[in-house]
Amino acid sequence: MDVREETLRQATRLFAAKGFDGTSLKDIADVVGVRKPSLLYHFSSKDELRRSVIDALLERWNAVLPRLLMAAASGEDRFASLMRETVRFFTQDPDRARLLLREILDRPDDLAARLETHVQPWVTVIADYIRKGQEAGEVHADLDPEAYILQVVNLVVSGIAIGASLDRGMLPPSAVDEPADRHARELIRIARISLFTPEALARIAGGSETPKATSHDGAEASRTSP
Amino acid sequence: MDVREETLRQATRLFAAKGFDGTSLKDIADVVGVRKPSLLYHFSSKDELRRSVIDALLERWNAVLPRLLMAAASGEDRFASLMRETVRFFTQDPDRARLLLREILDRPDDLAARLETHVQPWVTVIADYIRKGQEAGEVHADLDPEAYILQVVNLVVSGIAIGASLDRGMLPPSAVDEPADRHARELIRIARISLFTPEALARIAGGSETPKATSHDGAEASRTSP
DNA sequence: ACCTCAGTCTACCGATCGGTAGGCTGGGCC
DNA sequence: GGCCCAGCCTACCGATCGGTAGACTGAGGT
Repeated sequence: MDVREETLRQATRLFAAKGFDGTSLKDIADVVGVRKPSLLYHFSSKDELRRSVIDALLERWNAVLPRLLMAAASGEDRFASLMRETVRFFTQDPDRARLLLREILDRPDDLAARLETHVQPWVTVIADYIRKGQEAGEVHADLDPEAYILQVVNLVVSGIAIGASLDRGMLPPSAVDEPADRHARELIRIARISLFTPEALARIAGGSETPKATSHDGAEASRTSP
Repeated sequence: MDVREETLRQATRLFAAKGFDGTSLKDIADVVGVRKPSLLYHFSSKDELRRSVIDALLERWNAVLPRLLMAAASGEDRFASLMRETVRFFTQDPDRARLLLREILDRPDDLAARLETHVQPWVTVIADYIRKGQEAGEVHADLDPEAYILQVVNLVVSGIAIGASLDRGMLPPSAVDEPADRHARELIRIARISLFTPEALARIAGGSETPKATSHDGAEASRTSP
């Protein structure tokens, strides 16, 4: 058995369930099936284990991105496909969502830095989406794209994290694709509501569904009325 | 100085910032300005302190409800005013939002029970809103109103909690009323998106803004287009 | 046959955890 | 004045924390 790999897996589970401070190295060692010092042979400290767990998660997340960014090269529905794939990724294993939600709460700055280095394409696309929207006058101008990244991550993971921890409710983790897709569409709407100026919002929600033919939109082009 | 009261206040701050497991009794005692055993004179254990902190928060929350439920006795915009006042309550002091978000993650069942007993009117209105919507065929029938309560709480607090912990972003905690009101309107939309069937949703978002003249709607009647 | 060394173990460290025992003190009551 | 007791204190408890030292083992290389 690959102890290092198994440790990462079990630590992910336990950190997600009980939090970093609520999980002792002994807890992890017990479920891995080794003694505590063996963990510290593979990871020099508990905090390095935490960083490794987070980084491993972010790497996996990052790994699913190039494929779809290639597929959706058209550029316009990048945002939509990114959101859909992201939701799917976190719904597949809700521990991922819980883990990130805890990190956002406990160490937001550390997480932001790690996102920047490990999931850089994702961060770039989101920030670009916001910036283009600002240029088009549709997104609140005072919104800092960089700072808003964590809010978008929060938006994605919080619903999944809680829904799964209830093990009932709106997002059953059993069947992934269908609910994940629906959830992603909801999130796209929500993201807009949070981002857009009241005027732009009124055009979308109040008037006709298609808001305006700016380059920046088209997020919903693939799937408009459910 | 009222040590008990000050302890509740500081424990709320620290639990919200660092979590229950990340906060020691000594941490709390230090900022309160007493020694550790003095805390245990007022609270028989650390866990009783936690329960007291949560209960105190829920009591305060509950205290703001009767006023507005009286005011919005018409019955139709109860849901909207409830959401608005709730958002305002949590935006006033984002530690409240962070604290509840942590409780949802760590002890969902315990929190659900406490909500049921300490914020019963709120829980009732939300559950009723969902039930009426189900009777009208607008809300997904397989949604368990009881189980969904925590998701609604999560929906409200997660955005506020993270936004505030970033101390920048979409919800600056400085000026409360205006952003809180806007946020509440967004939340009402989001709640609908999560709750409603695709058909009901299409009527609202795709077609005309006023969906259908059921008794259950009117949530947005007071404030439709921003 | 011998050496090396990755990997795991037992035994232990000081610090800190939540919690307890019991003493001191000062204001209110008789 | 004498008593009582709420409220805070110092001193201490065993358990557990993250982390270290050093012995053991077994597979691979020479």
